[in-house]
Amino acid sequence: MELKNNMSDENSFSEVPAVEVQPRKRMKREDRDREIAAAAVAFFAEVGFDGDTRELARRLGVTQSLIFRYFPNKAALIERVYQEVYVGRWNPYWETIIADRSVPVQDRLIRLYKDYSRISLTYDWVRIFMFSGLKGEDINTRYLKFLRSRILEPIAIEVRAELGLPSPDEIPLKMSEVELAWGINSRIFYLGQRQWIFNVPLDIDIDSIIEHTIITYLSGAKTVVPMLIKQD
Amino acid sequence: MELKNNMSDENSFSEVPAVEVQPRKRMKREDRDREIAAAAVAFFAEVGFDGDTRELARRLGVTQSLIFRYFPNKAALIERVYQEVYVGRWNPYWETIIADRSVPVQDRLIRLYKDYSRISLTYDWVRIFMFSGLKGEDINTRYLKFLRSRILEPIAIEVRAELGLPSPDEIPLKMSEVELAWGINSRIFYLGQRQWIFNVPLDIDIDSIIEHTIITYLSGAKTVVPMLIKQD
DNA sequence: TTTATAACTGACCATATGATCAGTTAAAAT
DNA sequence: ATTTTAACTGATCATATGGTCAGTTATAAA
Repeated sequence: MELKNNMSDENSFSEVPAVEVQPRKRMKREDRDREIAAAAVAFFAEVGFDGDTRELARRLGVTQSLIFRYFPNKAALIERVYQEVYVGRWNPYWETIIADRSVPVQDRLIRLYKDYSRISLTYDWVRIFMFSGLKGEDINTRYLKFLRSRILEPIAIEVRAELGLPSPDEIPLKMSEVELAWGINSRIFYLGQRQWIFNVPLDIDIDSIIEHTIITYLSGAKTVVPMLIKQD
Repeated sequence: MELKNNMSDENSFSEVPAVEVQPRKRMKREDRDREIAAAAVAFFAEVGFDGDTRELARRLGVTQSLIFRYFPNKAALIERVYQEVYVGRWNPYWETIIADRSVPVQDRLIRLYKDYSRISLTYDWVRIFMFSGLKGEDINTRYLKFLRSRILEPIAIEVRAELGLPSPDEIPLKMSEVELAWGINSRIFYLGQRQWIFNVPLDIDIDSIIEHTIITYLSGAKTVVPMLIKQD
């Protein structure tokens, strides 16, 4: 998975799309390409990948056939959407936050997840992640494997250190320690689903929930991890 | 939301559907009705609600037009699917487990969620829940409100008692205490998504994860809840 | 101002899909 | 064995949708 760090949180709350402010009729290939991709992200996030290309074109203020002059077929357009959202929005800085032992683990984790949630708790991100998963695309599997190796396993390692337990060199990481770290992500992700899919508003602000989640995780880890590494 | 307690875990792992074992050509209305409903659950869980009725009919070994003699339109069939899966599979016993103070809270919660997961971590349940949510149906919102009042708030109350803190009569439940309990459900639900949507296998068995989740939750609650109820 | 380039459109095709209904026939009632 | 009931089928309709292509025209180069 390639890493880029552009594309902030634009169009994360798209309703009815902006139809070209400038009355420029024709755009440079590259600009139009980006415009279609961005509109596709917002559109498919809203209605799913069965959304029809005519409607997408209408939102762009353009004919349907134009879309097929920029993308050979719908599948290619969808592939592009995945690139924009998951590859394009991954921030490698997250990986470095975790390992910075000059800062207490709790602070590191809170900072990491507050920042991560700014990306992964957007309307587009959450919904497209589910649509693609349900469709059986492998982007999700790949993303989660990547997440596991870049975020979750590092977290489990730092927790070992924090608790003064043997390093992974001495006792290899247990599956169950990583599973424990999944708990953080599952919690965060669920917030996104509640907001953007199930329409159940969050009662308190996300940053507070993240803080509680991290405290709960570390507090639990303190109890559970020593037990886990003694088992075979 | 009405409560029934029938329908165990049949068809929770449906692959290619069983096409009528008995060569009985015509069925009683009631039987055929149930058969179509069950097939619809399995079918829509697999392909989503855009799945076409001809394919569903084929899996039933029946013509497409027959389906429309049992359901006035596709929307009605989908509504039936929701009934089967969410209303039909709710077990009121879960609500009584929580309140039984003759058993330690930790044991109660573990027992509750082990049983709950037998229903809500099935292929059908998880996938249909997401498909309907993404479609914007209100069944999810309603279900989660129900869950909140019947499971999560009761849990928050029992935790208060366990920690020897003031009862909700004295200090009303904080949103954040309930949010903490959401953490359990989000964790469990995510397991289902990993298995049935994202195709990321669970590294350890579900019952162990549930135990760790509950221990982590209670351990965290011990730290966090006293802080929470002091805030306004 | 004219020419060349390429961004864009409109009409069209093939297929898929929800829904309808007149008619067929298995099975129960007589 | 005959009649009656209702479960079931097959053909058909209207519309929606991905995709194509010959032709139009805005825009920049000359």
